[in-house]
Formats: sequence, structure tokens, C-alpha cells
Amino acid sequence: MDKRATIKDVAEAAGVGVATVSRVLSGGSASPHTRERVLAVAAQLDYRPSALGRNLRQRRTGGMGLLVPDLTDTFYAQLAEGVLACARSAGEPVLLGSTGGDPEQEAELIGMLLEQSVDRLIAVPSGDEETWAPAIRAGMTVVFADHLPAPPSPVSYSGPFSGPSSGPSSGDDPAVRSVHDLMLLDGLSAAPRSRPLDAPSVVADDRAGIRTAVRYLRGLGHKRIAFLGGPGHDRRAAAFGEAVGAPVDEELVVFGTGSRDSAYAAASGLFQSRPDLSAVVAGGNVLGEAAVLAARELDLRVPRDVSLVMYDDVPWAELCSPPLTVIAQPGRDMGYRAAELVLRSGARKPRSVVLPTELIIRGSCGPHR
Amino acid sequence: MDKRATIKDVAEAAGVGVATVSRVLSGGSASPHTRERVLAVAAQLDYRPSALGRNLRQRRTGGMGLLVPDLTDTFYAQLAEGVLACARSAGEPVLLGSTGGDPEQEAELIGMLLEQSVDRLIAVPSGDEETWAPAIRAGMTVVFADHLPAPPSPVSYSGPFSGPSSGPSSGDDPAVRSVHDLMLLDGLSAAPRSRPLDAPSVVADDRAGIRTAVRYLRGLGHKRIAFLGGPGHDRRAAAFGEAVGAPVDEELVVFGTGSRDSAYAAASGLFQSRPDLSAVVAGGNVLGEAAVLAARELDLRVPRDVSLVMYDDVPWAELCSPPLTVIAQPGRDMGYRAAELVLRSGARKPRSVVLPTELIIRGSCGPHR
DNA sequence: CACTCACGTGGATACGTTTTCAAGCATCTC
DNA sequence: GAGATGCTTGAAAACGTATCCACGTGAGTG
Repeated sequence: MDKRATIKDVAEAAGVGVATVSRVLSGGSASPHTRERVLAVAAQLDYRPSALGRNLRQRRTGGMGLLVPDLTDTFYAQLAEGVLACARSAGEPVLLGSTGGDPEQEAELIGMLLEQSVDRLIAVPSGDEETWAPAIRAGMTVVFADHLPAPPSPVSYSGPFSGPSSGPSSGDDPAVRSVHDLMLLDGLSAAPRSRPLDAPSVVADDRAGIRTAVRYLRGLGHKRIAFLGGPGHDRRAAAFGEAVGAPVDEELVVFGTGSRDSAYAAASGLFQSRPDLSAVVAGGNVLGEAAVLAARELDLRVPRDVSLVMYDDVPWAELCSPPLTVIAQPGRDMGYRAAELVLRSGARKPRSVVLPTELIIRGSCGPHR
Repeated sequence: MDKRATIKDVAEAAGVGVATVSRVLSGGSASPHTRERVLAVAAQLDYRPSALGRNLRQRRTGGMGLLVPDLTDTFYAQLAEGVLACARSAGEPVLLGSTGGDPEQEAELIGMLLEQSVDRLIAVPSGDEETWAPAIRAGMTVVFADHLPAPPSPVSYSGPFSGPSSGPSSGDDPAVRSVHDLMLLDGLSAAPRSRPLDAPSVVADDRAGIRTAVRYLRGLGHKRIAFLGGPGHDRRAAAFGEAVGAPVDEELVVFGTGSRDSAYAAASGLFQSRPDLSAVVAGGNVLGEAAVLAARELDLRVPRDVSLVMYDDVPWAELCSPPLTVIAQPGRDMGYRAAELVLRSGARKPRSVVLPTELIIRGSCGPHR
């Protein structure tokens, strides 16, 4: 149980100063002779520089933070895997936090990262811009993934998940919002909002993805198409409204709050209140899951009675019967790209990266009857 | 963009020494008057102690490391959520690493954690005891979750995942091992192995879970039952061998290497080489997924042609048709308990926690025909 | 030859905290 | 009243590193 060697030990053993050792190991200049000698001694002593000393000296912790709403959501798991892959190849640590979709927990986790002096952060945001302003102001390099934080609004929605329970039960908060609000939210808003938080982001081309899906459903003859969304799906909902055209039936755009229970409740409520709908676009895989479950419970057959397109391609989409037609977005790539962005702190970097989506047609959509 | 206040600023502003500030904030003794004053000033300056200084002083990074094979495996995601929940309530950071099931990457990640001076680690191990001995020797408090590292063996198996690709394709490595080896491995081995690595662990009651499943299948009349396992499922395989009884058909115990491709290949190979089997126990959700896919591809109907029980209850198990009968293990609890264990470093702690499993009967098992 | 310049080098410092140590002071005990 | 005892307190010493700066040496230039 011997203590680890420090830079001082190496310096003494090599007969040089600590500064020289530090330089050699940090890639600074040194004479070939000295360099060789130092490296040999370092290897001999199995010296590994302590991140502690370095961090304190540079007043910043290396690596990056990663904040996602819920790892149980396969898409976020894919995204996290991408981030981890990039971080691993860069030899950088990743501090992970799961917000549960709750802005309050998110703020807490940001505070913790600040305390750790982590100044690089990848986030799938749950809170709005107000939640994120402090982090940016504190000098953090933040890259948003999947979507940007919503602009602050007095009637802020986006509550926390109701809990980790998974079985579908009749929730109480279908939380219907009109697509009109959403389009206002997305476009030029009436309220003079603060300058829109300049942080780079890596997102999927929601607009194109949704549009393709809606067109596909239209091509199958569907007229009454519903959108089932969750937290962070504002852009998708807006794109949906845009794709279906002007006379948007507001009842056909429904939101859950992020938990599986809430998603199930929203889906179930949608099917029950609008038996006339013939197709549903689910804004994420948790909502797609809920839609399948709710449809089955209500004896609606897919795709005979109702067609379903789900955002996110996940392994189990193929397991459903019929296999689910999905809008695939490259979750892993998204994470990897976000990590690359947050690491290339110095260079001029793109404001925003938009990744392509792909409609993968399986068996959950049929012609309108 | 003002710099954060340091303990020195607080001390000066409060007219006391830095030691006093440190004591007050760390819960040490101080006169009520001083305490109040310091706290007021600290709040006033929005002072938050820097983890950097503390870490260096105590020569250890707070928080804990978490190493899992693959977040895309829903079970590990659940486990991670449990760890994160506990860590969050303790205000401790979590450094996450994904090993991809590769002992080499695992060793690299351990090295990185060592460099970060993280001395608490929760791991779902991929490497064997040899991989883990250095970490333990280095003074890390390691808690294993889900299963223990395998004892070192010359014919070590457990290769890395083949990659992040997800679609099933015909792999090349069904990697069949005999159950005889496994039982030897689990019981008293012939080779004199080094003392078995005393680290606490949190695992599910694999033996009971598997036994219950096998008995259930037996009760339905099944005679030829196969086990489809993956890395880390040695205990389950051994329990399977034990449950089916002495004359174990070695061809009926098959292993994949962890990737979805390999799992699919193993499942497909199993079904093709042994058309006489009537039931399969999948050792994990990725293998269950593969079994469903492979069965479908080979036109085997579940449960008409083959019955299936899957280890792990995951949300999408209910989405399959028929819904999958599963052996549920409390993934989230497992993570939470492991985190509790690794945090209670001082107290006398249990060597090992065993969590109960539950057979949840849905629709993927039918009577033998 | 004198001067400059470039470069390799090591001493010293600072990063922000916890912890040790001794000093100061009030109270208690004999 | 003198000594002992307890409590509060602040100065100082680490912890391991990166970096500033000054020094010395050798080569190049006038």
C-alpha cells in the first residue's frame, strides 16, 4: 500500500526540476536528452499525474458534464453512449446527471457541476432559458443536445416526472396545449423575451422528420392525424402543426409530462376523446410505447384502426407487432458530435449542428379506411 | 463575469480566519455568534466551496465512479438511474463510464478513475478478477452490481462488443460453452485460484429466479429447455444447469458476447441447431430481444412453437406480442443500494446484498405440444 | 570581441481548501 | 488566588500541479 509517486519524486529521481517534468509531460519544449530521461524515470516509477493538482492549478475540472432527463428513455441512453464514446477516446471523464425532466433538479445538478468546477456541459435541457442563464453566465461552455431550452414563459409547463413507476395507470394530467400556442412559441413571440441564449446545439432535423412522416400518412389517405408529445417536443409539435396545414384541430395535439404514466394517460385520453382520428405521430419513444399500450387497452388495432409513427428508432421498435414505423434520428451520433463540440472549446465552432432523420417504414401504418 | 468568491473572501468579509469559515461550513464547532455571522456573509457573497481545493487537500475526489457495459441495455440504464438517484440525494457527483463489455476498455476506465483520484466505484464488471485486483489494491472501495467478476481463467472468454450497430445480421461467433464448464467455474474449481477478491456486491437472486422460471416451464410440460446467456450470466447459466438437473444437454446452453449482433447470432444458431427445443430462458433483455427476433425470422411462433422467459423486466416487454413473461429483478433498487453501500464507507457493511426476483407471467409461454 | 537572441532549465508562486497546533480567554476547582 | 480545564480562534502548513520569471549557456550577428 505505497502512495502514488508525485511529480516531485520524478523530478528528484531524474535529477531535474519539477517544472521540467511538467513541461515534458505536457508536451512543452525540452532537450531530447532531458525528455528521454524524464520519460524513462516516469515510466519506471509508474508516475501518473494527479488530476487533483492539475485541476486546482488550472481552476477547472477536466472532462464534461452530461445532463439528460432519463436514462431509461432509450434515446437518451443512445445519446449518452455517444458522449461516452467520444469522451473515452479523448481520455476525459464524464460526470453524469439525470434530471428526471424536472427543472429544479436540473438547476441543482448544474449547481453541483459548478461546485466541481466543471466548465463543459452537454445537456438535454428540461428547464427554460432562465434555468440556463446562470450556467452560461458562470462561463460554462454548454452544448445543448436534442433540443434547446424553451424561452421563459409565465405559464411555464414542463413539470417533473411523476416518478419511476412504470406500469400504465390512469393519470390525471393529459395536459392539453393548443398547437396555436406552440407555433407562437416557436415563431416570433409577442412577449419581448431576453436575447435568446447563444449556445451551440446538436439537434435532429425535426421539421423534415415530422414533415416526411405527415406526408407519408397523408399519402396513405389519413386526414385526422394527431400528435402526441412530451417535454422538449415543442419544435416537433410546431413542425407538426406546420405540416398538417392551417386548420389545425387543437384537440389533436396532446402532451404528456415525461413520465410513462403521464404519457399513457395522454395517449389514452387522446384515443378516447377523439375516436375519429386515424393516425398518430408520437414525439418520442416513450410516447410511442404509451400509444401502443393505450391502443391495445382500448382494443384499437394497429395499423388497422389507427396508424402510428414514432419518433426515435429503438431496438424494440422492431419487436412490436406490427413492427413500428419510425422517424429515426442518430442518437449516438448526436451525443458524439455534442461531445466533440464541447471539447473543441477554442476553435471557431458552428452555432448549431443539424442531423438528418430518416423515415423507416415498418408495419405500423396502413391505409385509411 | 466576476470570479467566484473564495473562502478567503468570506473570512475577510466576516472578519474571521479562514479556518473558522471552514469549520462553520463543515459542521465543526464555533460560537453561535461567529457561526451566524459567517453563514450570513457566505450567503451574502453567494459563496460555494470549491470542490477542487477540498479534493486536493483530502487527496481524494468525492463522489463515485460507475462502470457499466452498455447503457443501451435497459437493465443497466435502470441500474444507473438508481445510482444517480442515490448520488443526487447525497449531493455527490457520479463519473460514468461505459465499457462496451470489453475488459480492456474497463481497465482503461479504471485507470482514468484512478488518475482522477476517485476512490469509490460501482461496477458491473466485464473483466475478471485479475482486471479488478489493481483497483482494489489501489485502495478503491469497489461495490459490484449485478454480478461479480469472473475468476481468472487461462481460456478467458468475454470479448468486446462488436460495435454499436443494432440491426440483426448474421454474426460469426455463437460461442458455445458447455454448462459443465460453467458449473465447474461456479463451484469448486480445479485450478488453485487466488483468494476470491473481497468486495461487497449487490446482486439479484439469480438462482431462485432461474429456478422459478425453469419450474414454471417444466410445469407447462417442457422438457427441452435452452439457456441463452451473455457476458456476466455465468451464475444464471450455472443455476440453469442446476435447475434442469443432472443430464444437461450442453448444446442447449449458448452464449453471445454482449453485442446485439452476437446475441442474435447465438439465438438464431440455437434455434436452427436444435429444432427440438420447446422453451428458451434468455439471461438478459438483450438476449430476449434477440430470441424474439430470431424466432420471428425462422417462423417460429411464440409461444405456440417455442416458449420464452426473459431475465429483466423492461417497459417494452409488455409491448411485444405476445407480451413477454419475465423474471423481474429490481434494477433501480440494485443501483440505489450499491450507491448506498459505496457511500457508507466507514460503517461495518454487509459483504453482499441479494435482491429478490419475481416471475411475471405474461403471454410468451404456453404448454408443450 | 561585444552584443543580442533563442532556448533549456529550475526556483518560486499560486490555485482553494482542510487540518494541525498553539495561543487566548473564560470558567471551574482546590 | 493559582492552577487546571474547556472552548473558540487564527496562523500556517500541506496537498500536486502548471506557469511565470530569471538565469545561464550557446550560437549568431554587427
